[in-house]
Amino acid sequence: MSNTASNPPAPPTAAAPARARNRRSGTQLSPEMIIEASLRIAARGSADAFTVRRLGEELGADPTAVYRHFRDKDELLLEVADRTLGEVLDSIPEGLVWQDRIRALADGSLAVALKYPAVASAMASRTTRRANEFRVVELILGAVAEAGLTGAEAAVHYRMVGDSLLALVGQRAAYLLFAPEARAADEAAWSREYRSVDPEAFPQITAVAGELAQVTQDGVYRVRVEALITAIERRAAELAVLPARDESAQHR
Amino acid sequence: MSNTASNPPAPPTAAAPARARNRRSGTQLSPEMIIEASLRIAARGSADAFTVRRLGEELGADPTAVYRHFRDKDELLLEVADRTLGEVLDSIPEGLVWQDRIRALADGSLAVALKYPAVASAMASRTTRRANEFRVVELILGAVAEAGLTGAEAAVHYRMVGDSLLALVGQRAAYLLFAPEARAADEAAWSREYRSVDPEAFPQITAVAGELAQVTQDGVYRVRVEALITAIERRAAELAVLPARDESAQHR
DNA sequence: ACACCGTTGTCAACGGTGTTGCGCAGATCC
DNA sequence: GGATCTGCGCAACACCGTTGACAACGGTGT
Repeated sequence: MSNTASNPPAPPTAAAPARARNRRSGTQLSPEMIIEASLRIAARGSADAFTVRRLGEELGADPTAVYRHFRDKDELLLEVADRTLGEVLDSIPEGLVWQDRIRALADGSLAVALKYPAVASAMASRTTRRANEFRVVELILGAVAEAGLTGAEAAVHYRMVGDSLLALVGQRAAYLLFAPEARAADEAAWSREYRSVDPEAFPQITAVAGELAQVTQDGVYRVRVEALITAIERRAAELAVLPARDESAQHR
Repeated sequence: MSNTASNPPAPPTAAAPARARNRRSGTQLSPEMIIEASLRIAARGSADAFTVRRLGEELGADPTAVYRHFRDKDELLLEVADRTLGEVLDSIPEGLVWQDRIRALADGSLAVALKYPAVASAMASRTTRRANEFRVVELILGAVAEAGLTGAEAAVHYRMVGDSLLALVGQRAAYLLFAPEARAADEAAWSREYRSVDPEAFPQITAVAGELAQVTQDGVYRVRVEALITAIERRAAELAVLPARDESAQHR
């Protein structure tokens, strides 16, 4: 319990206008500075970039000073992630039809995730429960509502979109972090092994081995995003046909 | 430090099936034993269960002995993950139509992921490139082929299914690992915050706050799996209408 | 039969991680 | 001007994956 309710007299978050100054060496931190330093080192891309010690280095302060402003590293991570979510939201233009709003959200999320891979990969299975997250929820819910889903259908489809996008960009970020140099070798190995597989045991793989090797990350990304949109469209169409009794059709 | 190497004559931990070999104390490891011990501790569910030191404890041997059989922890993890993939494949019955084969794969993957959450969450953005992985690829490719997709379309849709399922079960596993006791409190907090949000700024959230709180993990899971199937069906239908020139329709 | 040698468990240790308690410098308050 | 409070540096802790040196065991060549 420190970060937000910390300094009653001083401006808590603003750019610390000139005075504010150093105490002993030249540091004097603030949550703002720490978050920005975190983003800076997360943007460096290296997998182990985001450590407390490296953060202290970037701040020119002792690493443990961070703990005067955030309870632990996880709380800092959540705050940083919420900041990046803001970046995503600001990149989404107004006036798009709901499908394009989902696409814009996906594109923006991917761009930001590839910009701060360490953050995105750590958040792939998390939820921040902070300000910008609610804006994203509102955005997705607005899209599914415009598509024609309401009530429980809207709720569960929001979760489908939110969770899927989080996982999608998390995977991309993790891949970017993984094996700085081994990645190219990895891709090559894949296509080699696909081609050298036993045709008797694996006829399907043999049949499309060439195409498998040529699939791109962006191609998969696009198909996965379109799948989310398609699923919403289809469910909305189903419910439009049978207007009453939306309790009924439940697959499986 | 002493606990494990204390009893030279007595069998340390495992059932020690009479023959059992000892060299000096009573151990003598094998890759098989190590993998099984890994699965045992991964099944315990705790997030930090799968460490080399705990593995040594489970084996009744020095932790570093593992390195005589696996290059590093990652290689062991891959081997263990491939083993669990085998469990999934064995749970899929024969003679299902392609949609049900996808569903069976998803259900089996989820069940195994929740059984060994530490493994599943670590593999959410990985690929094993081992025997059972090829069997899964073959299975998914068979399904999309039966759906009517061929060539590059089959390849990219395989990746959609494979990557999405991996991410999906990885998220569920990570959630299971997360915050053993804080999870219930987390859910409660969510529904509370949804209901107490500003209705002006977040009308969509306000409208479905009640339903949002009632969404279940299994509900989301089902919708996400059905979305994959729907996407394949729709793409196959599109291509059936315009048989030639499958280069054309590319969204966005 | 015996010396050799590769295999493999043990031990100590290294460098890395997140985190905590202690002490003190500087700013703030009365 | 003294008391108090805030926040940083420092040392240290527990844990992590991993490595190198050593020793005991098993099999093998002569």
